[in-house]
Amino acid sequence: MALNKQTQLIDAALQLFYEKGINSVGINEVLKTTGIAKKTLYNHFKSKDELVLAALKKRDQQFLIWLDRRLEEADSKEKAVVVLFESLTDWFHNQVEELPPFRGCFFINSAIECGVVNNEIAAYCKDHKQQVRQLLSKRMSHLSDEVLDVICTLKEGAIVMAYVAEDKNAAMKCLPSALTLVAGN
Amino acid sequence: MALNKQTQLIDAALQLFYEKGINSVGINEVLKTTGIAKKTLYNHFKSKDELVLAALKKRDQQFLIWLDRRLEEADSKEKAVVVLFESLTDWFHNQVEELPPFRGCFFINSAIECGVVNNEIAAYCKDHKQQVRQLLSKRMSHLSDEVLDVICTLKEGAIVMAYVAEDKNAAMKCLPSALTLVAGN
DNA sequence: GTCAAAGGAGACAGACTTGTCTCTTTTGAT
DNA sequence: ATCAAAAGAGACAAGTCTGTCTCCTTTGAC
Repeated sequence: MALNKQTQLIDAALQLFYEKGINSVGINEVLKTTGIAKKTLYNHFKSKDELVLAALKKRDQQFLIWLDRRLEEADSKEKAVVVLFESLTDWFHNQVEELPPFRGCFFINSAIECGVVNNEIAAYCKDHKQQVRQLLSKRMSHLSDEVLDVICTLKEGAIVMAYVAEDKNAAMKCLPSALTLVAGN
Repeated sequence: MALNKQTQLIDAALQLFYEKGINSVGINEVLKTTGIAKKTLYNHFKSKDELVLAALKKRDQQFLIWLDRRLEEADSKEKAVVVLFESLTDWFHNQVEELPPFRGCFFINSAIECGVVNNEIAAYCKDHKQQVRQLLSKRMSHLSDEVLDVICTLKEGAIVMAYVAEDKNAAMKCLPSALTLVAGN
């Protein structure tokens, strides 16, 4: 039961924080949507920041599992690049069941919203990016570090373009160039 | 005198908002650093959001003028790409006098911090990205729209990598690939 | 010199925030 | 059945924020 409440809190926090931004969502809103009492929340989490970290962790797992599953079908680095940018496109267009409606990258958003004041959150966001890079590295074997860095940079850029510039096709626009780079390596 | 106060307010707001984030800086902090009274601020600006918009406008001009000056020396699209990513690298490493210490892109940050609740701010941030694209288009004539999009996406990605992932060399890592793409076009 | 406009200083209202605490009820293990 | 731990409900403290308002001083135009 205790774990159940904790899970409920994290789920609701992740959903609200991602949808509206961490600073726009108060503890009370999380409590209201879950129907859980404030005392229970502070029984499980020392502070709001700890709840934020738990939400980041949940999203971290959620995202990595989704991306890994998608990349499973790729049997070459070229195919992996295609799958990566097609997956991003599906995400931007809200065509991924496992992920809530696209509101940018939760880690970029959180780092910008909280990173200045909370170093632990900034570090976790940085770490997530590193983990995604590692996952891509695994699925794109024999790809040089240099090209992998560019692929990662294109991925981050596409997320920003999709969110800030509202260009949901940003990822697809990168695909031909990304393939050229991978092929030449 | 009136204009002078207004300029002081916008300058201080831009500096503080960019350094600490919009939501972390209250009106009172802007007033304290300038020594200007609250009544005077609300005489010039209807609300905090209007001051934010004024700060965005100032930064918009500041950034575009700086980038345009840097790109002046480029006499070909290949040279323009080199100058672009070298300029970004200088920016990331705080080697640009005209710009305050690097804290990411003020427009990405503001869109993420305020975009959900204030549509006007989100629109201005989107517009800034469009203006930078237009500037690059002017300085990289005869470059296809497709490759220009990729160059812009790399630029956004490099900013995010430099800020969130703390990789200040992100822009330089993109340069060889960017040149390959431009050359092949 | 006069007088209105602008500005300084800051109290204040009203609405938020996080986190603590009390009191009551439910639950689950023994 | 008992009894301690967990949870519900929410008051409350202490702080934050924006925006308004008052009172007083300075300044600049005529």
